[in-house]
Amino acid sequence: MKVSKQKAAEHRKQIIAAAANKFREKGFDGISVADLMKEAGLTHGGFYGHFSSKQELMGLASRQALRETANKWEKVIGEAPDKPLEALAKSYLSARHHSHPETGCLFAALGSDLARQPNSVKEAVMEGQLAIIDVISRVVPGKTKAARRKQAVAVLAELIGGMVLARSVSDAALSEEILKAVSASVANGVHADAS
Amino acid sequence: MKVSKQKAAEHRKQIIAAAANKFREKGFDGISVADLMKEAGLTHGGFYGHFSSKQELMGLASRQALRETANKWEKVIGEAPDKPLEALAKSYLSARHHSHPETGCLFAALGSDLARQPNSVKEAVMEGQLAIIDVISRVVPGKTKAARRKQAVAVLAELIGGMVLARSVSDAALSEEILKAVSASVANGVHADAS
DNA sequence: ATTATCTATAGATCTATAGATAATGC
DNA sequence: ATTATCTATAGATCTATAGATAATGC
Repeated sequence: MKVSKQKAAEHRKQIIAAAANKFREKGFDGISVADLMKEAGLTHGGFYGHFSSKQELMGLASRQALRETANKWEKVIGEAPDKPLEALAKSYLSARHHSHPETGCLFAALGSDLARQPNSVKEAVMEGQLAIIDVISRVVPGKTKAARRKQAVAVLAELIGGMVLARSVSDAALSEEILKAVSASVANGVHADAS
Repeated sequence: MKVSKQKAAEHRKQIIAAAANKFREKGFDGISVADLMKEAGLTHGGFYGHFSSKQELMGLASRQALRETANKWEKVIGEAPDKPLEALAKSYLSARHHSHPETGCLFAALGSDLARQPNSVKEAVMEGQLAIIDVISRVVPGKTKAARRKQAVAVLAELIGGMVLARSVSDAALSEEILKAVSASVANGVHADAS
């Protein structure tokens, strides 16, 4: 039953990948270690050879999810150099993202749960959050680096809040209205004169 | 052990009040029915005389929490008639709200969990969400009612996302930076020319 | 007689661990 | 010999229910 070191390292990555998806889909408490291992094609007991606890995996999966998001955003921005913020808002606040939390933004999928996690998880989240703010900072207006960073934080907040609001109601028309309103605000509402 | 009808109605309210607080503090999955009943000064088994399930209470507690928030916002806005948005942002993005999710905004405390709830809960949330959007609509600029409503949705999103971001990191300086940046953006960044 | 609440528990979880197994890698 | 994985389970939950109890309210 033993596998090679290389295979074991792949298994570890598979578990983290499965967790990054299933945590975003079902919540940290919505999927058990046993079911996560099943998703990764392994059995329950093997988990603790790879990680010391479920919480350790929560931190690693969160880091992984945020890295994917930062990469995706760089790509979206890079493909629309003339109107990057509009492209980002359109992509983030799309119907596709709305209905696919499992591959989407960690903050929209698990944001309010993160507040209740131990520092080990929050530190991984902070690293990813800073990287994402950096990405946005490059495409918002602003004279100084500090001003652009402030704008980037505000844009990120608006995007996340918009998706949280849209996902928290069962009325599809209202969800769509929210996504459109926030998208228009992000695309139009950012201006260089903010203090 | 039986109590009067009046006392029983009070008990019901106490359970909902305890739930509205403890759910926001610990998450829907973070507190058990037994512990909620203990908070309300009652025993576990009595719960099912008041509610058919924990999920039913989740909907009622969410409605209750959102009503409190709508009332609080009306008050904050009413006390600062010359700069209502600035007052709202300052109150919402305060250190006090940051460290007291249990009495604060449901969306910041449980927003990402709401997406995974059944329609019974989401419908209660929608009602509260619309009421809150109405409150903000009265103080944002905009020529038409529709334009003001769009602005209100964007402001609400920005506030919620700002608090989620601030609460998801363990570094106090970063949290403070986020709250200030979003607060400035809400106070300065709303303008009447949004489509 | 009715019913709000209590005690006790069934049944179904879930995390983490212990010990067995079998393939790797020195 | 080492170790990645497996099976099995301990121990601690949690939701919901059953049946007893005792005060209300017709």
